[in-house]
Amino acid sequence: MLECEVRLGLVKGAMSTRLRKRPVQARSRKRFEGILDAAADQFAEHGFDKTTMDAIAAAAGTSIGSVYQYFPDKDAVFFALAERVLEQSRGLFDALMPAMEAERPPWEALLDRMVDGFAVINRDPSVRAVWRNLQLHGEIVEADAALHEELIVRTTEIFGWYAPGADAAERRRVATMTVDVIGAVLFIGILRDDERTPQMRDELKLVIRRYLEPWIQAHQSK
Amino acid sequence: MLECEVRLGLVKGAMSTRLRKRPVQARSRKRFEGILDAAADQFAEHGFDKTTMDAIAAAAGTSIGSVYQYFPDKDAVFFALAERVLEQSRGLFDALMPAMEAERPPWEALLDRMVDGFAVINRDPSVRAVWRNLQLHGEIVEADAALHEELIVRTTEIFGWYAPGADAAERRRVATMTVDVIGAVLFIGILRDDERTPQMRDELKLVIRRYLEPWIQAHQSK
Amino acid sequence: MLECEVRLGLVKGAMSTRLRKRPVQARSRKRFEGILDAAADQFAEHGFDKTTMDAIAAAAGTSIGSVYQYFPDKDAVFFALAERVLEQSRGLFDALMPAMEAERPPWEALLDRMVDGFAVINRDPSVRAVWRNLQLHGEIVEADAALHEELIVRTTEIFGWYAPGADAAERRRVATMTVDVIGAVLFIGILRDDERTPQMRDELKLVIRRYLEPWIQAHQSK
Amino acid sequence: MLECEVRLGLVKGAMSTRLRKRPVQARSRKRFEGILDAAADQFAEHGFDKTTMDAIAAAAGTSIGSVYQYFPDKDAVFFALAERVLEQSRGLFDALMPAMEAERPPWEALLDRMVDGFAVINRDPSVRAVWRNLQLHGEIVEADAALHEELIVRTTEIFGWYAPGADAAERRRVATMTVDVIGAVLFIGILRDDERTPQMRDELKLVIRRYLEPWIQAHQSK
DNA sequence: TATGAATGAGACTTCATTCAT
DNA sequence: GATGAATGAAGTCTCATTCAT
Repeated sequence: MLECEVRLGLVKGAMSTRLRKRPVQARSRKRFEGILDAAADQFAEHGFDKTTMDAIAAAAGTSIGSVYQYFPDKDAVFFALAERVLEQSRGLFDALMPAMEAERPPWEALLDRMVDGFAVINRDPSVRAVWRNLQLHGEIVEADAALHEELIVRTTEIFGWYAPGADAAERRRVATMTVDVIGAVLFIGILRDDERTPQMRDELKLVIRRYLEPWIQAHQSK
Repeated sequence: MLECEVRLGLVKGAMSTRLRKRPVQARSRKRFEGILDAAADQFAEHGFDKTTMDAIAAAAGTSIGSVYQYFPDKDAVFFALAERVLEQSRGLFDALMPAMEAERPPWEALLDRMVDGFAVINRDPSVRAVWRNLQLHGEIVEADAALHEELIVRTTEIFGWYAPGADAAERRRVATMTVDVIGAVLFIGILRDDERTPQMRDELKLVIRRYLEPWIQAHQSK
Repeated sequence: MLECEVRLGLVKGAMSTRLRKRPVQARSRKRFEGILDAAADQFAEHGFDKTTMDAIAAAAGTSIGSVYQYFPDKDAVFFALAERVLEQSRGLFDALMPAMEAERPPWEALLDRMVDGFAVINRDPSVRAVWRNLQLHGEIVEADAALHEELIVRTTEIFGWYAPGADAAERRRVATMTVDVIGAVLFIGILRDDERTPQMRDELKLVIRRYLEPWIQAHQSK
Repeated sequence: MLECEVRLGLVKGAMSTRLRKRPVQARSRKRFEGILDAAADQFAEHGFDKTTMDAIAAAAGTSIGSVYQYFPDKDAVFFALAERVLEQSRGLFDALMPAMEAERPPWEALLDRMVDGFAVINRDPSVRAVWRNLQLHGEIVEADAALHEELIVRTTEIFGWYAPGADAAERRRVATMTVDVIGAVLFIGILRDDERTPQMRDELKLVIRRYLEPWIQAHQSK
């Protein structure tokens, strides 16, 4: 896990370097975020390549020159957006998951929370914008992979509380599948603008419960 | 299901119209397919927008003029590719799934086959090319949605054989979740170029089995 | 001198690499030269940076796209122009200067020819265009330095015929000064669009004669 | 010569008008000169067009806004620099050349001084900056031509002291060639960043002496 | 029918200049 | 007066598409 953080740090650093300047004053911070929001809308709707810098500037209610004051090029806009999204996702996960075994809720509740949390975050236009254009940007794919790994590691750790009898490799395998099923099904929902997704959320929770229940039962004691 | 076919037909028609001419002679058929294969490679690797018509022609070993002999514009190349892919997917599903209740295998075997089938098709570069660039093309998203719907309908029908006691709405809900979980997890694998996917395939089968087992048990008789 | 040729070869090679494609057919050769001529006019009149690619294309009676068919970027246009000019200059010098001692004319006649030759070449708009914008392009400055060196070496060699008694270092020093005086005075004429230059040409010949006469007298026999 | 001054005056006036305000206080005078020095470095190194106003401000250790306090636009910076350089050159020539026949040194010494003087001034970055970017600015070319004319007139006058027997036209012709040879050879040195120039200076003096000697001999008495 | 040169609209990006703080 | 963020005109370059050979 330490290794993950280091890797994440590196990637994050790489992305931040792509900014011409980081806004500090409230005023410029606001403009910066405004550009990012505008870009998110455009990327989500038209895709990265079809979105023009002029369109971003116009949507942000500013001038093309101002966009370039913060971002050295178009990629940098997407990188910054991705950085924000990834940070949010990480933050959400941190908020949802208990940090110590002491606080642990029933495992069913925890996983329901996880599903709900991912579902919520997926409604954010920035998230849609990033996920829909991810594969075009190698570095962000890496950052995403790092986050993915981090989620798996955290989940593996948490599963240790509920299934202490399972060995590490097995815990990791089950955690990976859990994270992937939840992530993938909700992600597909994004791509499809799937309005049924909310109604399917309970069914997804059911899938996860049925998958985990016998395994947790079998390994709940050491 | 009739309705689906109609919708598919329409969409399919729309796509086919996009061809300048449909190759009939063996020679020209071959060239046509060659262009499509070359385009698939380029789209999969660089994405739709970053792929140039010149690159497609060069990769196909032909000239830009010849590409335009078959395709009126760049979108048409992708549409034709998507059409081919969607047709293949449909064909695969048809080949895997029994058409009549008489032939039905044990449900576990059937679902394993479904997972394996999807996994196989996902390795085709054309499939990767299409899925990775899908969201940029509204019409194809529609065609994909139609195929998705078709798969759900067929699966719903098949689940009727194994769980005749469940009502239609419930069967559809379970079928949708089944198709989505399988499709989504494998699709994520494509996006991530995930080499772990093969090893995770058994785990995915397990997820599906545990999800369906109690339900099929509960409704296996009318 | 061998070393010089090698150096020249390298530099020349480097410049040629800057072309996207080298025209071979008569038709495209003509277009290529037309672009170069148009560029020469623009560069000579407005300078390299103030000349736009659109202006070059327009002046050449072609489209911006066609210019980019031959030249990957604006620098490449100037490089090609410089290559042509340098080649011409070298060719002129070769044509003017006897290759073997056997043919040698009186030294005064030879130097008059050199002055006249340089004066003629300096009237070519391409030459003006290149000289006036030279310092902006490091690589061409190098190529020019190589040509300069070549001229000095050749002149040093020729001076050996007329002043065999002088040692090599002295011959080189005198040759350098001769080449520099002729080159510099005529070059200044270019920069100043100096119409008086033609009338000053005889005076320049006189400068050179008076400079060389006593030296050749002193060393004309071994 | 009167005419020259008038022309120079006009041109000088034109250039001065280009300043937004002429600095008077010591503090602001210093800032003004600092900007000019910084601009000289940038122009000399990157050329006029490739030098940005931001780079000038940064190199001068001030802000872009402050630069515009003194100069209405980028050209004005170059004009002011050129004005300073031309004024310095004129001043140097004045300092080197005797004003009255009474003080005249031997002609050889005078011309040596002239060569050395030009060589010294050419090492100033401001001078390099101006000469290397001269041809881009019509008005300054005019100012330079005026200075050139002034040098010729002064030299013609001085040659009258040493060759009183020559008629005016001839004196002017010889003076022009002398000024041009010295100026041109040293100027070429600037363009080429020619480190050999110092060593060639004596040879240049020799060229001039041999050119002038027979002529002065022939006309030294009326 | 095959080829690939020609075209030009349009995207990205820079930078001179202005102006609010 | 000093600062530097904001603006947008204008330049470079790409690439989908056409068309002459």
